[in-house]
Amino acid sequence: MRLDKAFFQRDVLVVAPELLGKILVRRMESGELLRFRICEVEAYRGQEDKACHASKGRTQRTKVMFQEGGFVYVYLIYGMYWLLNFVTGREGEAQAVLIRGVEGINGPGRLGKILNLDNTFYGEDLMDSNRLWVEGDDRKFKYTSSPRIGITTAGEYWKNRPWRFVLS
DNA sequence: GTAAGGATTGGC
DNA sequence: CCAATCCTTACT
Repeated sequence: MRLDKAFFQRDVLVVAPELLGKILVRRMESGELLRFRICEVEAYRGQEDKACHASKGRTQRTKVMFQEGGFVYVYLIYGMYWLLNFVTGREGEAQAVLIRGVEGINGPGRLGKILNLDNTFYGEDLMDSNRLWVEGDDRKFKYTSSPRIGITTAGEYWKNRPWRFVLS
């Protein structure tokens, strides 16, 4: 069943690991349904997290992260790849989970390409969307934690937070 | 207006 | 190692 609003409105450090094992569903324009088991995610936690885009404050790009959990945050990185994130937490907390990998596809850039993401997904509501949502149950999966990938200018403290979660 | 750089990837 | 490629942010 589709994950509900309450699932996403908890702290990102709770939501991120619980997303592991859940099923990402994308209905393509052709009508084809793509289903992927989420196996790698990263947590970005509010304005204080220097590695989080929201650390720069509420801007045109980051404003959706300040909404309550359950919305999609996508952005173009290096002019080539659309990265998929889910907003979490309560309104004003500015948290998001980066979907870094799913079963059969490694890397957030490649995932965005396969899902055919673009700017029109910015702010998509995961509860209402007929083209992108997440399904799952209450099963718990084992996982490991490690520092986030590609954090270069956030400083040692934020670079070292073990907020990357990978299915064991 | 303009410049710097990025939560990446794949090719050399 | 490094280019691709373009949007976002900040402003020597």
